[in-house]
Amino acid sequence: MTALLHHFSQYITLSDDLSSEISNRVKHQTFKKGHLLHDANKICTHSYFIQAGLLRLYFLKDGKEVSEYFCCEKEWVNSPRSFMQQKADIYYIDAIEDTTVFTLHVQDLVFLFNHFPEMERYARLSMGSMVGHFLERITSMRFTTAREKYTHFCETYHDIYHRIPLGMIASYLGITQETLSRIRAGK
Amino acid sequence: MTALLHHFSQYITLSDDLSSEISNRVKHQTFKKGHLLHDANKICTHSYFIQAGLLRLYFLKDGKEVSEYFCCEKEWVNSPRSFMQQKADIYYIDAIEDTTVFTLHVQDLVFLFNHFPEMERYARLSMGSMVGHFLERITSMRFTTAREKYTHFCETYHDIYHRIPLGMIASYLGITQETLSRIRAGK
DNA sequence: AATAATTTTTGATCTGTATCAAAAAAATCA
DNA sequence: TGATTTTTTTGATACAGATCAAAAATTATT
Repeated sequence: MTALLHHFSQYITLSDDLSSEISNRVKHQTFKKGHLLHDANKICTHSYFIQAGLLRLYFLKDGKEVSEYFCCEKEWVNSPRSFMQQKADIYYIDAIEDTTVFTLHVQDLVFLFNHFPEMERYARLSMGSMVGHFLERITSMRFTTAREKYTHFCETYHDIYHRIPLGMIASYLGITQETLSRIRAGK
Repeated sequence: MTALLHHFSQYITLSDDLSSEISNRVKHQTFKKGHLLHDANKICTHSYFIQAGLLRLYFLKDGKEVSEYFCCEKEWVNSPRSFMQQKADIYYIDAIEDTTVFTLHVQDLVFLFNHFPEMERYARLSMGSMVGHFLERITSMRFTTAREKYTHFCETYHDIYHRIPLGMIASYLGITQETLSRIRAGK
């Protein structure tokens, strides 16, 4: 719990009231490696704050999994468009490692938004850094070689890139696993 | 002005008080085609809501302009990371067409955030749709041919793709102008 | 521990797109 | 309106990375 409250406090000042509302509405859960937390084509009703472990957002293209991104400790995970707009979307969420999370239901989040304006601010600010990350990623995807993409990936995902299977990294980068394998081999 | 207030009202309920605060703090401006609204390596202090015209965000890579994205009527434009975090960044903003905007200074926006919680909500929601767009773009950038990228571009930028020079579209898509020219020619 | 399943590596070939070069077309300017 | 600049098109060639195929290594299962 401390980790979650500490996370909020990096963006806003947490009143005791808000702290306890958050604590009371959040649920602690554990998922085994390989577990599917969210299914495509369904409405995402929960958001997960990772305490320990590693989750992945992916979708299917021509029957093959394409990793959209990876989330680790101290990050929220959900199917963004599905969770925000409460509509179906293409993303699956699964666990790359055994993972423990704090789970928040969308209705509880709505309650928090409606009763605590600082929660709106928190969401605005954290969404802002999400936009920043996406921008950087889009920039680094164009006019770069496969090797440059991989190097950039290792830099930005510095603490977790070695915990992610090669094939998942390759699809995240938009290159084939064969190519990534050769890059790693230094060919 | 109506256009701007109408825009806000699509996300939040505008009180008379908030409406007039917005109106009083916003400044109407016109820029000629080719005008540089914002410079790289400087702090972005203004956000522009386009009334008519077309603006572009771009950066330099190896001395060449790479278009990050295009913004048209009824959209806010700024250098996102620079404006949000008030630090220097790589983006330039220029006008592809003669453009009229409503200009808001970052300090006025901060005032609005501090006095009107619904502005925080507005920012959260509009940032959310920004995240959605970026996600879709990242998806459509991987494992697609140059032709598919262009087709997707024309679909999402349906009303403006014909107003943007070919070379700018090519760099936006991460392909060369020669390739895009051949695609258009149907080769 | 042995077997099965999955993931990664290696090899050979093919192809889409980049690159380099220059002509044609369009836009801008005096 | 003609001259100059910029943008787009066309052509020839080269190469990074995809694809297809299969072996090797790793991981999971009984």
